[in-house]
Amino acid sequence: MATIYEEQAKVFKAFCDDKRLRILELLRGGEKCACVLLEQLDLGQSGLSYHMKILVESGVVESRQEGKWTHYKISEKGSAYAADLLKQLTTPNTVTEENICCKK
Amino acid sequence: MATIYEEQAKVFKAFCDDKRLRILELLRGGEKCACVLLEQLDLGQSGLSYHMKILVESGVVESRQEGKWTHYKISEKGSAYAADLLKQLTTPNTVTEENICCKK
DNA sequence: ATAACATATCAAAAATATTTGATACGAGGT
DNA sequence: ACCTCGTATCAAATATTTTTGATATGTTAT
Repeated sequence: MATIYEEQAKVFKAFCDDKRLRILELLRGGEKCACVLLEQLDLGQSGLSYHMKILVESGVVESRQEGKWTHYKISEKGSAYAADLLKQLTTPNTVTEENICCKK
Repeated sequence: MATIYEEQAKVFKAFCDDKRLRILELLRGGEKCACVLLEQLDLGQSGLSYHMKILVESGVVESRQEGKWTHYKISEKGSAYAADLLKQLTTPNTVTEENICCKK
């Protein structure tokens, strides 16, 4: 069972690796099939598949099967969710009160 | 030398680990000193220090020394930067044109 | 100056993530 | 049915990250 923290961390796995950021950059140019990504990246076929799986599992990328080809694109919904989550995670939580510590 | 992708990935390292998300949650309640974090978390002293370093290097958290204590808080500026960056990384890049591939 | 304390750093061990090559699976064409 | 192609999955090798315990550094109190 995954904690809520592990679930949330999964979303940001998409962004914490340079190879995946490079893939996202390519996808910013529009939907791409795996074969196109493969020729633009310094990655083997199974390596690409590995990273694409992480991206899809983060929700930030969605995939679409078309015959034997798999097409990937950035998910608007998933990206919006990631953006919201990031904001949430860094916004002061007014419910928890400030606690003082370490008096001199 | 770090690539631009590695630089950007560093920002999101803050969010892709469950321990660090837990720390951020505590910091949402306001600035905290390391000793307070230590008693709330399932981490040893050097382990906490390790994670705090990654958080500070991401820019999302800032630290302040006060005598022998170190206080940490979420950086508004750093958080805003991370949010902007995330948005950028997932927004269609209109300059790059769509490329067709894999005709049946 | 010495002692006590908070935190940072280091190095080794352990855990996890990534890469690589081989193989499996599903779709289309013959 | 059989072959080929694109992609996914698996297992082993490798690399990176995280944890842990020991030690170093800097600050305060005596």
